[in-house]
Amino acid sequence: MRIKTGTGKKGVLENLVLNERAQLVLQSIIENYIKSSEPIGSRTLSKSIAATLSPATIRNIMSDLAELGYLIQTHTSAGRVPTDKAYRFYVNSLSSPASVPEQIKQKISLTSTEQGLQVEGILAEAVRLLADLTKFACVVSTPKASVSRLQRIELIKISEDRILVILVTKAGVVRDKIIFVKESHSQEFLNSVAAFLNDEFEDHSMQEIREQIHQSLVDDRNRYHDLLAHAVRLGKKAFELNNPGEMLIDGQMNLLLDSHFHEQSSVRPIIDAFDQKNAILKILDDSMKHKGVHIFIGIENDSKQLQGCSLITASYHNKQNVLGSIGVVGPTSMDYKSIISMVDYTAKILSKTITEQSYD
Amino acid sequence: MRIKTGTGKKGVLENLVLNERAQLVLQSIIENYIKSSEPIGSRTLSKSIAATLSPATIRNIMSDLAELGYLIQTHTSAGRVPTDKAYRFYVNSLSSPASVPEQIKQKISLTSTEQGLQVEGILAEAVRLLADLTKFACVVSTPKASVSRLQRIELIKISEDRILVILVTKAGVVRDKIIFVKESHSQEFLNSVAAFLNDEFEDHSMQEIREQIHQSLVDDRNRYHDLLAHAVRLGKKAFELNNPGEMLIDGQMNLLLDSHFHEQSSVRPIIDAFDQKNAILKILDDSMKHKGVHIFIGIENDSKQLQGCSLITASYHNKQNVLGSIGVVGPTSMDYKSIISMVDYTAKILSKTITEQSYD
DNA sequence: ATTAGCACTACCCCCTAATGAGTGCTAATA
DNA sequence: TATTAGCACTCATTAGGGGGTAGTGCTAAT
Repeated sequence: MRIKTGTGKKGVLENLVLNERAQLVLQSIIENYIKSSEPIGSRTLSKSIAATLSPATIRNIMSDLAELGYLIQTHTSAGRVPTDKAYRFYVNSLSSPASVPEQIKQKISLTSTEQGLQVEGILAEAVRLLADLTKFACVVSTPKASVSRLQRIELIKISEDRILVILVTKAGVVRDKIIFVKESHSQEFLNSVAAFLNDEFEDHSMQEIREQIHQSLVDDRNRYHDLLAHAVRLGKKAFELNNPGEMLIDGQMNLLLDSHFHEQSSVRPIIDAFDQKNAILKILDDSMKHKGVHIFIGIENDSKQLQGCSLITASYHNKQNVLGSIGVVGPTSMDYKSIISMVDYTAKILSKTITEQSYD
Repeated sequence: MRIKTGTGKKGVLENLVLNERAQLVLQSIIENYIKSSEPIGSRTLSKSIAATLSPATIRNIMSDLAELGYLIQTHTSAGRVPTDKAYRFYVNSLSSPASVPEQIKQKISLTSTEQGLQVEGILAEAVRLLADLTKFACVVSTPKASVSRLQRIELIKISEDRILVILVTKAGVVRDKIIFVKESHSQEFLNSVAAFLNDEFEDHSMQEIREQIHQSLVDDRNRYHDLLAHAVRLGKKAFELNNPGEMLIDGQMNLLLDSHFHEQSSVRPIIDAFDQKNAILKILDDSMKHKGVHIFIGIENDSKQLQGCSLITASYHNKQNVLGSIGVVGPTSMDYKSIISMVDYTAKILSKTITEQSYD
C-alpha cells in the first residue's frame, strides 16, 4: 500500500479514472506480458514504452495501478502482472475487431473441395481450423434444434416397433432418431402421417411445432380422423427432446502445451469443464443473444472452473436465424487483439458457408 | 557387458530361454515398475520378491536379463527399467484376460436409461466409459460401412438439385448424406427408385451392392427401364464413398496428466497420431480380423509416432458381423493385466448392447 | 511533477558437498 | 557350484551458500 506523501500525493487516483499516461503504461504492461508471460518491471517498461519516462516515474504509476486493482505482484520484489480487471480495460479500449492479416485470411476457408458436406461437417472443419490458427482450444455449438425451421420430416418403418424419424431443417442439419411404438404401422400409413406433418409444419420452428402439438390446437380436429390422431401422437414423440444442444471441441491439447499455463494444475479445471460441457454450453448460448464478438475474462465467468481462462466467442447464422456460436478458450493472458479478429472472421466465413448450404 | 567368470558363468543365457527364477525376477521387476514407474534396483527387489534371494544374486540375474534385452538402465548407477521386449514377455505369460472385479463390472453398463440411442451414441458412451475406467485415452472405430448390411435406403428430395440419402444398416447405424443431381426428380419418382433399391439390395453388404452396381449385372436389364437406369445412376452416387471409416476418441487428456509419461515431449507424437487418425485406424482395422484382445507394445507399432505407447484393442460385433474395435492407448508401462480385462469386458458388453439394438 | 539515488528484497543460477541408491567384480561361504 | 557378503565406484538428486539481477519503496534533489 502506497502511503500518500507530499510527493505524488494524488497520482492517478484522483478521480478513479485513469489518466492518459496511466492508460498508456497499463496497456504497455499488458502487451508486454501477453508476449512474454513474465512479470513486467519498471526498467524493462521504460525502455519499451513510447513516451520517455524514467523507471521511477513508471514505478509511481504502477504503484497506483496496483492499488486500483489493475496489477498484482507475485512477490514483493517481482515485476507486476495484469489482473483480469486490467484485461477487461484492455479489450474495452480495443476498437472493433482488427482486420485479419491477408495471409491468415487465406487459410480460413471451409469446404473448399468436399461437396455435400453436412452442417456438422462444416462446423467440425471450422472448429479445427480455429484451433489450428489460435493454438488454443476451440468450441462450437451445433444449431439449436428449437430455433431451426423444419424443411422436411420423414418416417421410416424399421421394424415392427421402431420408427426412424428423419428431421431436415432449413439450415441443412439432418437429425435422425428412433422412436418406439406400441402398435405397428404400415409404411404407407407412416407416409401419410409424414405428409400431413410436412404440410402442417413446413417452415415452422421446432419450438413452434412442439407448442402447437402440445396445445390441443390440432387435437380438436383429429377426433374425427384416425390418421391425424396418430400423426399428433407420433409427432409428439418425433419432435420432443431434440438433442439437448451439443458442441464440438477441438484443440484441447493446445492448452496443455501452451506456455501461458505454467502449471498443469491450472489447466485441470478447464479440462473438467470441457468434459462436463454445460458451463461452456451456457456461455455459447448466451453469446447467441447478441451479435458480434463476446469476451469473457477469467473471473467474469460464472463457472468457477473457467475463472482461470478467457473465452472469445462469436455467433454464426444463416440468412434467417442465429444458429449457434463458435469460440476460443485460452489463457487470460492471450493475445486478445489477434484472437478476437480471428474468431470474428471465422464466424463470418462460417455463416457465409452455412448460408450457402441452407435450403432457403 | 558381463564378462563370464568362473562364477555364474552361464546364468540364464544357457539356452536363450529364461529359467524359472529369471522369469520370476523379470515379472517382479515389471510389476514393480508398473506401479512406481521408477527404475527398480536389486535391493528393493530382494525385499518385494516372493522367493528369498539376496541383492547380489538378483544383480546377477538382472545383468543377464539386461544382456538379453529385457532390461535397460537409464544411466550406469541407476536401477533397471523393462524394455518393450520385457512387456511382450509379460503379457504373453498372462493367461487369458483376468476377470474384472465385480465393483468395476457394475460400472460397465451402457444405455441403461436412454431409449432409442443410436449406435454412434452407444459407441460414444462406451469409449467415454473406458476412458474413465482406465484413465488413459480410448478409441473406438465406427462400424465399417462396407461390411454392414443394408436394412433400408431412402431418398428424399431436398431441393431441385439435392437429394438426401438415408442409409440404415442392419447394425442400426443411420448414415445420411446429400447428393447433387443435374436433373430434378419428383419425390414420387425417388420413392420408386428407393423401393427398387430396397427390393434389390436389402440384406446385402454395402461392398456387395457397390460391386453389383458397378458390374453391369444390373445395367443390362435397365436398358429397357428408364426408372432402373436412374436407380442405378442414383444408387452409384448413394453408395459410393461411404465415409472412409471414422473413430471416436475420448480421454486424450488423461495421457498428459498421467505420471507414466514423465515428459510432455513424449506425449506429443501420440497426440499428433490422434490428430491424423490413420495410424490408429489401421491398428483398429487390423484388430478386427481376429477375435479377442490384441496388444501392441511400443516398438511393435508400425507407426513411429505410436512407438512410445501401447495399445490394447478388442473387436466388437453384432450377431452376424465384426463391426469395429475399441481400444486403449496408454504408456508402455501400463497395468496390462487390469487394462486387458477391462477392454475385453467392455467390448463384450458393447457387442451385447449393439446386438440387442440390431434389426436382425 | 519528475527523477536520481539508495537501501532493501527475493528470486534465480551456479557451484559445491553430502547423500544414497545402485552397479560390477571378487572373494568367501554353504 | 551356486549364492552371498563386501567393497570400490558411479551418478542422480538434494541441500546449502554466494553472487548476480531485476525488481521494489522511499527520500531528496531537480
